[in-house]
Amino acid sequence: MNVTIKDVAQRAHVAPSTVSRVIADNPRISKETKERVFKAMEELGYYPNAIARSLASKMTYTIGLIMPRSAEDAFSNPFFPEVMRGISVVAHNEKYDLLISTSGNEEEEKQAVIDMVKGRRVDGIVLLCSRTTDELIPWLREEKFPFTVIGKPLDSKGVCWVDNDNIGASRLATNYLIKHGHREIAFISGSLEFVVSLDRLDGYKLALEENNILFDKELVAQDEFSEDGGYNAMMRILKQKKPTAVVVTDDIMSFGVIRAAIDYGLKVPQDISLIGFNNIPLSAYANPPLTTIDISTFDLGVKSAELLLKNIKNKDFVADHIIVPVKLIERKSCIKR
Amino acid sequence: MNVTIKDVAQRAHVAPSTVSRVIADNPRISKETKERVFKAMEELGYYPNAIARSLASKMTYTIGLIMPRSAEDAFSNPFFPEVMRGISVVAHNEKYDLLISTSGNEEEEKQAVIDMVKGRRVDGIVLLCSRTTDELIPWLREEKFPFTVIGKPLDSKGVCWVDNDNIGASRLATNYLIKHGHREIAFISGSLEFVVSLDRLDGYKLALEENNILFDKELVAQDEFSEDGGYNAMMRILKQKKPTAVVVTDDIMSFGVIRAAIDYGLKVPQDISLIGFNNIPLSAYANPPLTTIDISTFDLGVKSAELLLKNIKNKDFVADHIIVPVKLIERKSCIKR
DNA sequence: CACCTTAGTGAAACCGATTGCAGTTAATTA
DNA sequence: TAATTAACTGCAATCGGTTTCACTAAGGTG
Repeated sequence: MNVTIKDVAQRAHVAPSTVSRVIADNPRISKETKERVFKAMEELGYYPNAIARSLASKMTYTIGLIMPRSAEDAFSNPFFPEVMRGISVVAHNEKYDLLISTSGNEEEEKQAVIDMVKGRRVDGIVLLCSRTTDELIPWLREEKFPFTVIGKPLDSKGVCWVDNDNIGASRLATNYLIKHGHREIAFISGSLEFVVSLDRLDGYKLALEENNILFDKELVAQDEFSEDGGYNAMMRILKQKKPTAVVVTDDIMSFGVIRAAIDYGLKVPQDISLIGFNNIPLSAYANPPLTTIDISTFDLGVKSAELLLKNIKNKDFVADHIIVPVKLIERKSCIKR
Repeated sequence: MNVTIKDVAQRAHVAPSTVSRVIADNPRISKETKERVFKAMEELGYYPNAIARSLASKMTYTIGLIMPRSAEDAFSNPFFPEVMRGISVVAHNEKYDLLISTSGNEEEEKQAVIDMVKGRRVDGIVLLCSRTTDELIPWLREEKFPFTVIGKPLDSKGVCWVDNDNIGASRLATNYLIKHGHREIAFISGSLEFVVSLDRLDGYKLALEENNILFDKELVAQDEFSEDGGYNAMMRILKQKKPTAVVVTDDIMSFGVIRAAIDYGLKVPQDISLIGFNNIPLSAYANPPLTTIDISTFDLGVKSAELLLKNIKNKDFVADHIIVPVKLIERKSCIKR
């Protein structure tokens, strides 16, 4: 059996409660007693049982991470590791751990969250990416459980979220292409069940409007957030239209778009210009190097974690949100025409 | 206050222990009682408290993940997300969660493990990547705590590990270059404090020997597992030698190596051929597309998790190891000369 | 000198489950 | 009919801590 607080108490000739107070560095314990207890802990090789601790104190010092869909997909897009990186840096600074519950589908995802919340396994949750159909957000709000979401939810009342200005970012990207003389501009994004896709589509439309370009739905396609998704979307567009440029809301998809263009006999950027989103590490090494919108993925993670921790520590913290700035990174995938 | 097992018991007119047995689906409870209890649970919206549960049962149903160094670095190399993906798929199937404790340095890393083990927060641990100086492995073995490590440890006695045949893989890569007519072959790897670097260096030497090529230490360099690391290592080599090919034990480093070559006025693959390791998703989209050794990263994760779970379930499971096969992926970064 | 603080510590309830053992009832066996 | 057995269920201890409240002794106050 492991050494418990009682063993320490016995050896230090104090009560278990005193040992507990020593661990918590309670100022009401005298220096001498503390020393005696520490000595006993040392000698016995005592280490507090975190589980017992959280049962009594109702604090777990871990935050739950909910990935979209199957983690299987999530981990293959560098976006998610990057935001996790941000989260974990903050968590680590504040001595929090990360609990990741991976789920296969939406039903399981919901179950995972309920498990974490009702099972009292975490002190708070960050949801990566919000769907328009998300039932989780209302539920968590109802439960009054601390959580933040990355990606502005459709109904953002009373919830903490962090996101970019997606409309603005997409408008920025589209305008960049327009300023380069393009007017036949395609738009490829992930499924419209994600709020982010919706917003970026809006930004795209906005830019067109500002420049008196008619919106043409044949220039728009959605598909999965993957290389193949980008490929398929681009192919569908090319079968009906001949754009001179394309906005792709995910760098990984961009790789597929490039491949589709090549398969179609088009050269990038000579025949078709392309601007991506996310600025994943390797977009710089693509062929051609990708011009892309850097959405500060890392900061998205950092801010969401910071917001969450504020929320956890401050019971009656008001709902708040943070907009993380974007930046256009010029490389070689766009030309003037 | 939340609804507990006692509330359910009261409502169903049974003892808490009976409720507990119903949850565990104990066959000694009659069908009628079970139904009555289920009904009470339903009506009260009962949900078991996982923390209390693990305190009593000494099972947490979570496995701990130890990343090398700071997670900050780890997440930026696609290798780690990919193995996590493998781990999480297995974990999910077996209804286990993942606890990630991120650490800044070796000292913190050790502390994190102690926290998990002594704090009884996890049922087992998988260590990503083993260092030659790793104190963790002997410690865990000493504690008789279930764990597996990805990457064969220097002293593998009594530990479960999964890895590729790194010597063989590196030999394969080097021989491939030799068969293409290269004899001045450089070798770039991560720090030699990692066993994997050591092994791959051995494989490289082995291939040279088999082909009567003299080993030249000026053709060998180590650096960080990053793009910059690759760049710097390559630059150091180019300052003293003119290899016609290079083995790089990490695709991310390869990108840096390519950049260094270009900065040096060399064309890849015309002037210098290059073979990488890992076959990260984007190596196919590099310029030129990377010929690389696919080490089945995903499977590394899967197998390590499977092995760990076996270990957890089977108290007296013998130490075992699994070798995951590698495959050479031919693309465009090598030419015959 | 009686009374009130204050500092330091202990006793015991509690967090929310699990589980070994005992007890009750009904059915089966001798 | 008495004894044994099987099928359920409950009691209470336990897991390893935290925290409220009470208590003691020493020092301060009027």
